[in-house]
Amino acid sequence: MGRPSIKAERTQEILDAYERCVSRFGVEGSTLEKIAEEAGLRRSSLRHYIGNKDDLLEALVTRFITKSRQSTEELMSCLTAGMDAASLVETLFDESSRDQSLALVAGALIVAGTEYPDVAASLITWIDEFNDGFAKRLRKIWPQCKLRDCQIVATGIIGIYFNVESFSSLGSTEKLNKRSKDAALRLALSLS
Amino acid sequence: MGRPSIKAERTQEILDAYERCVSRFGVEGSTLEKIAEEAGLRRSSLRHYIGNKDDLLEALVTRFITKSRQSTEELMSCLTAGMDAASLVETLFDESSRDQSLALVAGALIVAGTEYPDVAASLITWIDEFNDGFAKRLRKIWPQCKLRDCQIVATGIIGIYFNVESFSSLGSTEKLNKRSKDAALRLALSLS
DNA sequence: TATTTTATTGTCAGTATTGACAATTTAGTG
DNA sequence: CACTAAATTGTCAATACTGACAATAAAATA
Repeated sequence: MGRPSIKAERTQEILDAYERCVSRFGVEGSTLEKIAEEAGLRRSSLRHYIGNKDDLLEALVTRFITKSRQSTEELMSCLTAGMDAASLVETLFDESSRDQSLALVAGALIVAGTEYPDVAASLITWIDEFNDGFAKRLRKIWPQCKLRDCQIVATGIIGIYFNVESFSSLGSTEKLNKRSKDAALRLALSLS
Repeated sequence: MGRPSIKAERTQEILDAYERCVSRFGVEGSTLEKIAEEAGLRRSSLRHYIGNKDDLLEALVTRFITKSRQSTEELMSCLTAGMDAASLVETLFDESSRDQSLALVAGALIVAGTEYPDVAASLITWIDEFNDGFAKRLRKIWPQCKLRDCQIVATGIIGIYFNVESFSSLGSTEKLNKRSKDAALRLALSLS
C-alpha cells in the first residue's frame, strides 16, 4: 500500500552526483546546493533520502569502498593465471576500462580524512585491502614467487597507477602515462 | 620614507596558512575566513596583501611550484654519484626530512585543476619537470644506464612516493610505508 | 612636529549555505 | 473513491562568505 519507494535508486543517483562534485570541488567544496543541482533534484530531496552533509559523506565513503571492492574483484578476475607481465600491465592500465574519477575521488577523500577520522580509518583499511588483494592475485599468476615479493610489487604498481590516474585527470599526460606503464611493467617483470 | 613594508613576510605567512588550510579542507573548502583565522589575521588583511580568492590561489600555486623546485634541488644534491640504490631510497623516503604536506597539497591542487585550467597546466608542467629532473640525477648515479630507463624508474619511484605520502597523512600506515619503500628499491636496483 | 606611506581594523550589502519543518502531490491499495 | 505511504516542493530563520570600501593606527622621514 502507499506509493512505491524509489529510495534505493534515488540514493544511488544522489551519491553519483555527489561523487562527481567531489571529483570537481573536493569534499568541503561540495555544497548541498551543488550536489542537488548536479543530481537534478531539490536540496530538500537530498535531506529526504539520505540526510545532512555528514550522512551524505558517510554514505559516499561506504559506497566508494564497496564499489571499489567489486570493481577490484572484476579486474582481478581478468588477471588470469599464466598471464605474462606485459598483458597484466596492459590490462591494468587500459584507459578504456578504468574508472576515470577513482583516483580523483580517492584524493579528495584523503584530504577529507584529515578532518574526518572515520573517513581516514576507512581509507587505510581500504588501501591495505586493495594491496593485499592484488598481491594475492599476483601470487596466483607467479606461484613460484614469495608472497612478500608479490606484496611489494603490488604496492608499487598500485602507487604508480594511482599517481598517473590523478594527473591524467588534468589533461594530456602522454609522457607520464607511457613512463608509468613502463615502470609498472618493470616491477611486474621482476616477478617472472 | 613612510612606514616600512612587511608585505613580503606577511604574504608568506598568509600563503603558509593557506597551504595548511588546503591540506585540511581542499582548495574549495578553504574560505577566506578560515585562512585569515589560521594566519592570525583579519580577512581584510588578506585582501590588502594579496587580493581576492583567485589571486590567492594563483599565488599559492606559483609558490608551491617554486618551493618544490628548490627543495627538489636540495634533495637532488643529496643524491651523489656513486651512491647505491639502497641509500638512494633511504634518502628519498626519509620521514624526518620530508615535507609532510607536499602530497596532500598536490592532491588538493589536482582536484582544483578540474575547475581551474591554469592550475592544471601548471601542475602538468611541474610533474614533468620533477620527473625529468629526477631522471637526470639517476643518470648521473648510473651513467651506464640508458636515459630512457632512468626516466621510467624515476617516474615509478615518484609515483610510489606520492602515493604513500598521501596515505601516510591519514595515520599509521607502516605496512604501506615498508612495501612502498621496498618497491622503490626494487626499481632502483633494476638500474644497477 | 607635519607628512607620508603602509599596516590594521571596521563596516556593509549582497549572496550562498544550512537545518528544520510545513505543505502539497503522486501512485499505489482496498 | 477513500486511504496511505512516499515523493516532491516550498518556506524560513540563522549563519557563513565575499567583495568593496572607509577609517584608524603606526612607523618612518624631513
